[in-house]
Amino acid sequence: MAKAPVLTPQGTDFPRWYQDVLAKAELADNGPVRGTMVIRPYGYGLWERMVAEVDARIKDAGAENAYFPLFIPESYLTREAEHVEGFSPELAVVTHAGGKELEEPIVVRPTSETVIGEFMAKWIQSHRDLPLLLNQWANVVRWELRTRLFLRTSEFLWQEGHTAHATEVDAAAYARQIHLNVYQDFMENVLAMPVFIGRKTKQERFAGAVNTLACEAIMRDGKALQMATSHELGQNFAKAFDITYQGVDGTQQMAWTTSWGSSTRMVGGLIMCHGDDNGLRVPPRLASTQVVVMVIRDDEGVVDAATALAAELKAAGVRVRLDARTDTSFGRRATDWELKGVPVRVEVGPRDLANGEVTVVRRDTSEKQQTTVARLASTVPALLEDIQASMLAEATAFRDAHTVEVATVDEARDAAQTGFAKIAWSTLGTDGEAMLARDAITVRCIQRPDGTIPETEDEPGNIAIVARSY
RNA sequence: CGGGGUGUGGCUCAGCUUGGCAGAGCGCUGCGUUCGGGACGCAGAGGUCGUGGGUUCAAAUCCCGCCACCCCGACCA
Repeated sequence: MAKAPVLTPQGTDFPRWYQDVLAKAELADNGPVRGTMVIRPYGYGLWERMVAEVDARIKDAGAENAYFPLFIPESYLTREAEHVEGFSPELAVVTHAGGKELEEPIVVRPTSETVIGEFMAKWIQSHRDLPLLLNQWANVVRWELRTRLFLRTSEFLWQEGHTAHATEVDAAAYARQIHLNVYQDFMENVLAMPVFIGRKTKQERFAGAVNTLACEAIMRDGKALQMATSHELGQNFAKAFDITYQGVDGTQQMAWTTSWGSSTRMVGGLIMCHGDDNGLRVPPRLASTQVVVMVIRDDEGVVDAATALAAELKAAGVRVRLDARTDTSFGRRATDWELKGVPVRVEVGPRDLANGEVTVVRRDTSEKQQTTVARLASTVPALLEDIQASMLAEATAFRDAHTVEVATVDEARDAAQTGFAKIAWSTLGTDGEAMLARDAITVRCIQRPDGTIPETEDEPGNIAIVARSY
């Protein structure tokens, strides 16, 4: 029964494979307006779990959620020179409303530094008001020239944090704390995606920032994806929006601000980091459905047994779903769950049941094993953790196998055809960066030899990680 | 914006060169047999062929205009 593959194999055409997964796993559709995205329930479920995990970490870091308007006066954007220069080409601007042309055009937020800056200025009077730690979950609009579902859409969902601090040191420390304790921790421990962390070069920096930190992950086609960024904004926005406070000594001081964000792009990263030729693979800690209990056929007692097992698993703290759709063939349903990447399938059929057993299949390795009905619920939680760990290990091994240390710009160019290249920043420099840019290769981040974030770009020994990217 | 391409049932596309009853696969509906890896048989539903004009006895097909989308490049979470 050699059927045509459900998906275009990754090795045949990776972008096509990605499109196929989005469609077949029912993750997203193109919206009616160019570059927009409809996120389907299963895809949105992945995002909701990301939101829950990231939000909890943000709160642990002391920030509070708030909400600022979608519409921003155009004049706000122009107050910070680099910011307006960076964003104006991709702004969506409202010029008419209520049947009339507006006196001042309204910008649909591409990011909220400006409005939030305006209100920070209002709310901050004293050093006692600092630090002010805000976050918002919102949609933003950036009129990108080329779009791809989840990776780059005209409108996307994200979280944007904005903070104000009394000192530069405090601001820098907070941006770093978010980067490590929220982003890196979430990506490695929940998404099972290893990330390189480091500083962006001046070329790659956020418009208006004095320092940008990034998390860079490798996709299965060897290209890099920026998964999140944290920015030190220095006093650029504080000056533009007059965010000042009275210090302990009674003098007026200018605040130091940060901003940091992660978006629905992470869903795309998850797909391209873990997906294989059979579909998506969702790490258990993220999965909204960790285990699906499948009724193979509606024979005597099978549905009852499966229902009882699902209830037992739920009681054991497992996010479980029962699939008793016996009007659809077993093969079809098994394929569908595989496409959706549910970490574990428990197959309940009369044959196994006669021996008091069920079949447990793990999605990451396709490995099947028999387990007794009695032991299932007690063994699944450990199995899920095992899958989580081996997915991170596999992704890390893949990244390391596709990361090479090189000594020259030419070698870096070659290596970037298949993955990441590490090259001494002192060797590459801005000249080398410009040379690589001609071949669409960019510096993803600069880090210390031990993989940590350097204090400055020019620390001796700094390594540049270069790659092609999304 | 520069270069290339495509618009035909829900999806992927064939048909266009050489005008002559609008097709295939998948999906969908019903019935039956199935059900341990995308089941099978039979019977069905579903399309103003992107759009406006022109040529013609006759246009998906030829001609002209317009629109949309896709791919490659410059921009980006």
